[in-house]
Amino acid sequence: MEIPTESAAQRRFDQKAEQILTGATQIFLQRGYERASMDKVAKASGVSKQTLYSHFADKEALFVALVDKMSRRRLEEAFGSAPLKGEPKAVLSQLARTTLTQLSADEDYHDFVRLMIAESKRFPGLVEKFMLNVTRPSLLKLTEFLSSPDLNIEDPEATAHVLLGAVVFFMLTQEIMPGKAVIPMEADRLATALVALL
Amino acid sequence: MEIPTESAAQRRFDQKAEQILTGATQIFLQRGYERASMDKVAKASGVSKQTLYSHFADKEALFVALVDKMSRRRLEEAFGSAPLKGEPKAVLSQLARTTLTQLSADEDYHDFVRLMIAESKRFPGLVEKFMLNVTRPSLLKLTEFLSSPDLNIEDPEATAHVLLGAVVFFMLTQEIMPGKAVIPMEADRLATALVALL
DNA sequence: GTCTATACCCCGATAGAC
DNA sequence: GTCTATCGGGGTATAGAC
Repeated sequence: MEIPTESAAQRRFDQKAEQILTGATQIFLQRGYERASMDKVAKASGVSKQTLYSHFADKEALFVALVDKMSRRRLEEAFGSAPLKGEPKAVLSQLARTTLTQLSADEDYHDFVRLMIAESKRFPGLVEKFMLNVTRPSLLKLTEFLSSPDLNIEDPEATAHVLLGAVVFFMLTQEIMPGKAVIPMEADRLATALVALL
Repeated sequence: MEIPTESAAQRRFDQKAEQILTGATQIFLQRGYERASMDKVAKASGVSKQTLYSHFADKEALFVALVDKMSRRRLEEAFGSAPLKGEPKAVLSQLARTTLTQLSADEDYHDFVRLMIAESKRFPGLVEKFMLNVTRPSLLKLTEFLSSPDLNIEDPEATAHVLLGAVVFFMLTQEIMPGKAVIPMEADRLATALVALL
């Protein structure tokens, strides 16, 4: 139970933190960590730099909070999707198409992944947490599905790496990197080729 | 034909440019573009900052030259490998293992790929050239191989994306990002699972 | 609590001595 | 051509007015 007399002020405080995080997300995703200045974050958030520093100790702390928030958001979206029931190959085909379509459309997520890879050397612990909270659950769910006796796959876990790898490579080369013109590929062709392998 | 009286001076000039590129490579790969300062490049190269600027117009020009050099190097190593002759599945198994081993060991290349992804938004033309000179040839060679009638693959090009995607995802999660502890996978298991799919 | 102003540092790029 | 010294600008973070 919260103390009523504090809750109004607390609510305003949290709300301002959210407001800052929203502005910060825009700046960090667009410009990357180094080129994102605290001045620009303050301006994009509609607060002063001092207010910014009263909510977050420094730039790194702000970045940590931002990654946490983005990871939670992505996790929710990933698990709000298909139930994975029915004839395995048909389900997999649908899952591949849905995933490829969703991932191709989410520009914020492309920027976020680019940021995670870019800063994986400077913030290894943070990126590891991202992989633990986002990548790992996807792999586990996929592994579980590929373990279906109907599919008769010897090493479902390694196969899950292959399938997720194909999807991530697609997103990486077609959207995150400017590869559409150089090595073009269509989501439907990839999905069809994926299912044909199983 | 070159003018003999100039060749000695020219040779010294080119050699110094190489020396600078070597130092610059070390700094850029280690720190990324933004955190790589021209002071540090000069120090790592063993030249003064003025000498640095007499060989390269500015930081961006140095970066362009660096990416060109790294791309050429990677291309040569990729094509100096297996001849891709023999029983298809056996060759593919060997190719997968060799590639995974080589890519896992080359730390400079991990840093380079991280750098290309990180700067893909700021230097799209440069990254596109990298993909054209490195990624595309690998895909083409793999597609050609997967077109073998023995394998009976309906869409070799899309399948090549799947296979290369699996390899890149492995390098990305196990080496470029700190994922070994979170989603561990062994190269041999992945190679086996890959071949089992064909 | 929130704003304006600023301290302090490091960056890329250049000038001038040799 | 090469070095040392420096300029202008922008970065993070903080101090002081209100």
